[in-house]
Amino acid sequence: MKETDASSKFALLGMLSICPGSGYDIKKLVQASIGYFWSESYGRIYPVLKELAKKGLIQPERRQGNNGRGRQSYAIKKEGMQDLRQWLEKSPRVEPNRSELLLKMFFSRLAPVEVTSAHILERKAVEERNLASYNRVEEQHRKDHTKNPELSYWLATVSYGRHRSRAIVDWCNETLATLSQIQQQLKERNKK
Amino acid sequence: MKETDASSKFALLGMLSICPGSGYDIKKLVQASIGYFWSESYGRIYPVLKELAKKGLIQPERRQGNNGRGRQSYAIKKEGMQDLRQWLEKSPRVEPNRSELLLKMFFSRLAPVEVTSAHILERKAVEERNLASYNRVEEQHRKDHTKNPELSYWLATVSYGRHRSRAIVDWCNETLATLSQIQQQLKERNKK
DNA sequence: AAATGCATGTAACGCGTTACATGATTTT
DNA sequence: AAAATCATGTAACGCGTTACATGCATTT
Repeated sequence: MKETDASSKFALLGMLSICPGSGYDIKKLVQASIGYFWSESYGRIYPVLKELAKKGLIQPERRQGNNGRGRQSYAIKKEGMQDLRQWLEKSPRVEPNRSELLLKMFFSRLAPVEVTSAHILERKAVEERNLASYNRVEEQHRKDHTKNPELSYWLATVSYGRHRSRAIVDWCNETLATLSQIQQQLKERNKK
Repeated sequence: MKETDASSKFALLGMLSICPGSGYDIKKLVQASIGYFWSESYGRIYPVLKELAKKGLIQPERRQGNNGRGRQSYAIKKEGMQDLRQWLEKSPRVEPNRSELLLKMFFSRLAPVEVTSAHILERKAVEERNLASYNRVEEQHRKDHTKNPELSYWLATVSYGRHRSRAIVDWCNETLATLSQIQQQLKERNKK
């Protein structure tokens, strides 16, 4: 492991700033709370936690928890909080959004129309499932944290997800219409 | 280089399926035509092109072009077209959309409100610039290719960009409003 | 006792970026 | 001739995923 200053580090620090926990806990928390725009894998979590501990940003704590289960837990330290705050000040990078769906779309003249439609239908289904899940996430957030502005920020991220998924679904519908037009044209051309 | 079956390979094949060219040409073409949802770096382009040639998917051609400039050019072969078509049939993977902006947003209770607003304003500006550029891209596409369904597919990808950027700008506005409310509340709390 | 699942971790690998190096061509 | 920029490439590195390994706890 090299000196990491990537966002994984701060995702972990941030989660620990909400509540202490183990790598396993963090993984679940990430998935449940920000899973629609972030992910962390064990392969990163554990090494980064170790490094953060070595740097004195978080405090490892042997935990012989409630039921005797679970083991290595961490709590964030003042130094970690400071690091996190500093990171928050810096402009977030604009991530290049590579979309394989769009790439295929761009070359779709080489594929049967039905195949392209199928891909879009699939994606539409995914985003509709996402839309449904945002309601659950929002409920959970409202339960977990009633205090402002904490909650406001969380709800804003959920709203982002909704805007995003809604936009994609709209595009899917629009594009499905276009595709059926194309298919219509091909049929008529074949008749002649 | 190991056996790659990643999308870079197919992005290159796809571009060569439109017109033959060098690595440099491809880089520019990618940027101009699908730059808003895809990117390729020289560090990938050149090795992958070599590998594709070795596999017999594309044909290397010494080019002593119009003006004596440019060197190693490639043209796609039947085998390459076949590979490309096969790839098009497969369901595109749903890419995890990691957003650093959203991550910061989620932890923003730890930062001054003005900083968060600034980040959002920046992103908003970026997306508004993107929105403007889609018009230019669309114009270019209409000029380059009038034949259907080629053009339809290309315009569909542009439309995706618009939906996406529009959604983000909307969210930015909404969130900026939320933030100024939060700031208002903080001010009033300080008065007391 | 065996099987399943929980929790923690490691190793290896591929992708993609960044930074650097180099020649060839055009511009000044 | 010098400077700039075009064009091609390589090397190194970091990030993140995947697959694997391992023990402990719980269930059957």
